[in-house]
Amino acid sequence: MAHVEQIFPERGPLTEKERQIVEAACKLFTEQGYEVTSMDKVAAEANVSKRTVYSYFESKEHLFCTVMGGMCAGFGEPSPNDIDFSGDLRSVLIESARLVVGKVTDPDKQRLMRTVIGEVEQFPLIGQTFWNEGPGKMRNELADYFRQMQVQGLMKKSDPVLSAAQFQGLVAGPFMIQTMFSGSCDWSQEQALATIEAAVDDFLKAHAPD
Amino acid sequence: MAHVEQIFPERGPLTEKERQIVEAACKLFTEQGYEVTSMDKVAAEANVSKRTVYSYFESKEHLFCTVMGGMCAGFGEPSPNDIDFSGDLRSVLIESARLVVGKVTDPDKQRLMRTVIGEVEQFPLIGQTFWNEGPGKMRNELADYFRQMQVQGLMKKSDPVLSAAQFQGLVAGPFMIQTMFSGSCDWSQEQALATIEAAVDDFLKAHAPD
DNA sequence: CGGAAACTACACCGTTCAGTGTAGTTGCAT
DNA sequence: ATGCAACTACACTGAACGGTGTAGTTTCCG
Repeated sequence: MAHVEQIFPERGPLTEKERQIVEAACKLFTEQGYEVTSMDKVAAEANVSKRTVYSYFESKEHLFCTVMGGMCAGFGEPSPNDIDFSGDLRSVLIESARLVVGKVTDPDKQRLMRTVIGEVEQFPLIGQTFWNEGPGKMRNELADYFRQMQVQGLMKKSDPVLSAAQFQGLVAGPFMIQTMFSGSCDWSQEQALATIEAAVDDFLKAHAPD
Repeated sequence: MAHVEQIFPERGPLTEKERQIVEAACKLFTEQGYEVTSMDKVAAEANVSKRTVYSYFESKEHLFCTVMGGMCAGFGEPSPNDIDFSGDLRSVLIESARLVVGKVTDPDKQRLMRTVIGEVEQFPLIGQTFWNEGPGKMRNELADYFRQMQVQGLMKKSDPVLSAAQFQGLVAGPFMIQTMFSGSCDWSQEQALATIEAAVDDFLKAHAPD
């Protein structure tokens, strides 16, 4: 939300007005969902006339898809690509886990996820985009990494995609399952980070080479 | 959806009309969410006049809360209480995991979860109910069980609630994260069940007593 | 049969909303 | 200064929706 323009690189540099609209739409759509957010509210929140909104986006649906698509793509950042994969297995896993937990415990990203999930039935493409750019991408990259580790004999043989999925579940699940439903989580950021090491060590123990 | 009356035990035996309304509301609310579902649609789907709907439920909000509350309570069934906890650790875990995966891969329950998550911001109580009657309840029951196992020296010492949360994440996460966003999951029911044993064995290896 | 309760059909009210039409204003480039 | 494009303010349309009012019909029980 803070860095709208870098979320929409394909649109080139945004007009000031355009930026205001996108920013307002991000805020309202993630806070209230598609239906409850009206175009008048967007215009008001953006300090812009409704006509201007419609001069940049031809319909509410277009605005929603554009904005959500951009945020979904932005959800992947920072991605595992930005992780230093050259370290030893354990520190790579810790770093990956921190990335995941950081996202899952971020209230803004939680709101984004809730809106995406709630609108999946009406806007399946947005859900797909989110998955592809976010958790799905990371799952694939982790799986690639695990495959290498297995070849090098640093992890026991197993389906690397399944292992990656389980790693994600093990690390994110405890927080995500709860926060998605009960609004906010009991666990503080510090507690969350503290549990990461336990999770990583459990994972390592289970996947140690024979 | 198929067994509406056993989901609303507190309302006593339902009128035929009432059953039709509740059934229609369950279907539409889970398929389309709160806003998109209109009271006219509910009445039509229930083959009942709109006036009759309002003679049983005083407002759309009441109907939604009643129906969703009932379904959330129903989500907990069958609960871990129905599990045979007398078996050995591994078979208890397998049975629990089957329970979890069965729910997470059920399209009807997926739709319910999506609606609950999507409406959490507007109806926090429903989210709370879902958590308390569903995953939260199971987490507590698993934690109690793990506590016992630790006392008996069958599992290594650790925070039992965290372990329960990780077990849930490890087992449900791989499917849930994907299906929530991308609509349906690549994994077949058989694949899902096959992965359960791997997950349980990983968990057991990580939590083996020292 | 008779009468009350449940139910229907349908018109109706007030509001909200997506989207348009328009006349007028601002700001900027030549 | 002139002209043009972006922008605003605001009224407006047509449709949908939540909810109500009412007159008439069905159902069922004594």
